[in-house]
Amino acid sequence: MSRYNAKATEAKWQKIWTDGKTFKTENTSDKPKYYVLEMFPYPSGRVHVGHVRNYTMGDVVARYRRAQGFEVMHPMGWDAFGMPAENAAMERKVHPADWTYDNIANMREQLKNVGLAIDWDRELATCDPEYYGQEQQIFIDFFNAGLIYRKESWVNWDPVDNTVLANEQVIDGKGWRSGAEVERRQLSQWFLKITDFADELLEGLGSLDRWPDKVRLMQENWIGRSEGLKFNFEIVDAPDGIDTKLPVYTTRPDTIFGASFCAISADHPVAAALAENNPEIAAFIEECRQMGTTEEAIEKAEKKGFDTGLKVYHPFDKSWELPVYIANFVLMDYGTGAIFACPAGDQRDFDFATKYKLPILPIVLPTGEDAGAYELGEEPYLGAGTMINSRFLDGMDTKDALAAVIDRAEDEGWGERTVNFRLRDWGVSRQRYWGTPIPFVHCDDCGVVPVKSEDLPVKLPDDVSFDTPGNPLEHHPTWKNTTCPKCGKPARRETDTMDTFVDSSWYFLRFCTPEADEPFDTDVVNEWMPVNQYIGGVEHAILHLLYARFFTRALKKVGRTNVEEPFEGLFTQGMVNHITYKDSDGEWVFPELIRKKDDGSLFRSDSGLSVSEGRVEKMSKSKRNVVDPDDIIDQYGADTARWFVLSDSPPERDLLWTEAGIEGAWRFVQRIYRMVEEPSIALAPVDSAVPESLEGPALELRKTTHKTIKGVTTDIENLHFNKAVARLYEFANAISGAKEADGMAEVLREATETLILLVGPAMPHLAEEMWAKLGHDTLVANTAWPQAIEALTVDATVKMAVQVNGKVRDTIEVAKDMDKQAIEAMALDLANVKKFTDGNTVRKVIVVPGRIVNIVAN
RNA sequence: GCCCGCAUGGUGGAAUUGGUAGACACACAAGACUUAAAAUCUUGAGAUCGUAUGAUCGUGCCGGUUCGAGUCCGGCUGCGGGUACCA
Repeated sequence: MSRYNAKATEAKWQKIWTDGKTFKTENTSDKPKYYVLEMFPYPSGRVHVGHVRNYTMGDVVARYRRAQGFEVMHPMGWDAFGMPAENAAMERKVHPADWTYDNIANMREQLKNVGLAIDWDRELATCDPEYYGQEQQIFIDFFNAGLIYRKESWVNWDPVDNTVLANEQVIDGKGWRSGAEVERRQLSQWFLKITDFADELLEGLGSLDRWPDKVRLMQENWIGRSEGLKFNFEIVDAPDGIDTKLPVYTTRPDTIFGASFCAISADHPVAAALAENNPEIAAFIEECRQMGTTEEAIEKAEKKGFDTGLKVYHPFDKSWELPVYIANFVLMDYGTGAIFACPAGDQRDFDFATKYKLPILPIVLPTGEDAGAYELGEEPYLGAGTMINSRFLDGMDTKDALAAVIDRAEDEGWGERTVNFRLRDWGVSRQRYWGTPIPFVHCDDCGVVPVKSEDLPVKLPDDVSFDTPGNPLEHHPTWKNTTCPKCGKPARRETDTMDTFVDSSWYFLRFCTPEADEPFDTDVVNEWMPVNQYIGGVEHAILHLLYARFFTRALKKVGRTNVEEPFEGLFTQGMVNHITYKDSDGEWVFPELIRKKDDGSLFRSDSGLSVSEGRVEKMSKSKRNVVDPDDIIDQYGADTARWFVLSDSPPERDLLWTEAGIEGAWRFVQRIYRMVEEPSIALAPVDSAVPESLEGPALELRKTTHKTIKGVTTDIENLHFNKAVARLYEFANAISGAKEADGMAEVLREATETLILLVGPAMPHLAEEMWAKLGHDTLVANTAWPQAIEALTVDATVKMAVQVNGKVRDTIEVAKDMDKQAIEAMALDLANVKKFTDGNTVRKVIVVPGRIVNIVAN
């Protein structure tokens, strides 16, 4: 029995595709266009199995669409700026550029071995000056359109290393290298006005019907549009230097009579003003700043407040004064940075009121409760009901009360109905080297001035040092010295670089015309965009996807495209998990070191120590539960790896990587090889026609063939690759079982060729090899997708389950169009049914044609 | 904390979207072939009781809607993703 040699065969076909420029994409093609894109990788150094999964899914779509006659664009690039390159520079004394380009070279080689149908001529890396220079041009366009501004904003500050830390670098409130308590500090930074597009970005979600509902919902909640009341509290005897008006925003104006205090953010101007003359307040504000900037850290921190001594008048009653607290849970970035609190209707306010012994007055009576007897327990009541203790609102429904308060505020002129968004403007400044330099110059006379377009790109200097913490661009002896583009006098370059999310917010446009000496050719982009199918991890559900949507709209606004939404179809794939192993010393062990003893127990091949299995977890270097795709491809070939990552797990869910699974895939590869090399009966010659009249097993196999074409096509359309795989296994089983019969030689050829074409997108090398063996001198990559003959995909009869009182008791085979009465009569007459209906009265019979009969009898 | 998911045999999962739960695969067991091993082929299997025909139970937990619930609704538990400077 001969064996399929994956390694040699795969290399052969990859060379044929490359030499023949098989996957070169033409911008000028007459064919309909289809743009498939997977989220481009960060060049970390090695390709991960998660990458293989992601790019294989995209490749199946690309090859399938190609077979359907589309001009497919399927490009690849590198999200190449970011912190790991700087960390490598600090730890291993390599230049970030060398580290990054080496990684790219390695990963490109690895990806090429996967056999992806990619047009490598379009490859780009975001750290190429040709790329980031165009990004700087876009930045200036946005600046000129008023979409960019500077403001003071908070960063994590490491007081020992004197450097800005990323959230990731803050561990339990401490700097990851220095171990110092992190504080928040303000810096002047660059912002993009994404909030100008809040409404559009929210409404645009409605048109994205090929996006997962969960992603749309997450984005909707992130944008967080709310309607509420904005009004000013009047401060009682406001001290000098403090405005008498304290603006607040609330989404629950109906709870205004349950108000028991006001709370302002520690970063609120009133707090700052009070701190000037009050060291205690200054100390409290300082304390509030002893933590990182993440929402998680702020929300999870113990709720603390400080009574400022200030009071405000209740808007409906000048004799009612509320105390004003500074509270560590009030965010300066949301609303006005000040709130009124109703402890009876909000958990956080309730906890705070309990802690500081502030009044808790119930104002909503839950539906069904008795007004006289109602008391609030140990918890606030957050639901709807009827207003109580609320003066003119008493007796109203909460919803009506909300409107009534706003109406009253507007009538009396002290407040207004206001739409508010949770979404904040996008801060893009990073105090780091390995990113796109922000193309601006600071001039003492002219202020902040954009670099002239003809002077772009503003290139990063090569000679930088990472010996001292902080921004190497800031430390560089000469780089920041320049002249003002406006007045020509000596001036200083901006040393901040851009958030790497900026780089990934338009790369899909650059792919359309990667050589353009402008960001992209507008006409070509308008032809290709939107991306028809975008595939990537769920972890990008909010930030990356929202920023890319914003960028696309902003680029339309500055006239560079007419595209509104960048991604027509979105698919979010799951992660790849692997079991963990620990040896008897408690060390994590790499899977390739695991060996099995005869009694089934595990040991590690290097030290011989016994090993136990741990939890299944996301593959990570620290847990050592990683598998290198190179090893798999070397041993089994790319097709086996591709087939395995598509099998079993639904693509949106996590995939459990197992050695047994990969072997199963490998066996299937061999099985297909045998089906062509040693078919169960001799195949009819190539190009022979299938006889029109068939019966028996030959007809059955032919029907299976066409049902499979139909099913696999639908599965791939819906990206249900695991179902397509299962269906193809069944098809292979049917083909293997073929026995000599009239017309079978022709039917078996049709079936075998169909199988090859259907597995083609998933296992392209094997498919090409088998296609050639079957006598074809064309490429599968250039062969049309098989068409199902509809008449062969339907059966004349259907099998129906017959239930008595919801339990299946028998099945019947009936003609597809049999009427309900006849089915009912047949069902009632079954012996297995009578056994359960005898002695009972048949009360009801439900017949669902083609599915089920349910007899209710008692 | 908040937002969003997910949970089905020993394992990964399927179930025409409210209609026969467990397709397909992995692992396992028995058998065939083989000097032997590998490979391959055949057969078996959710659990419990039973030799068996079969009966009962069964989709994380508690409750509800329905002739009928893995699927819909309410309440939990556990795990995962995001939380604006990881990408």
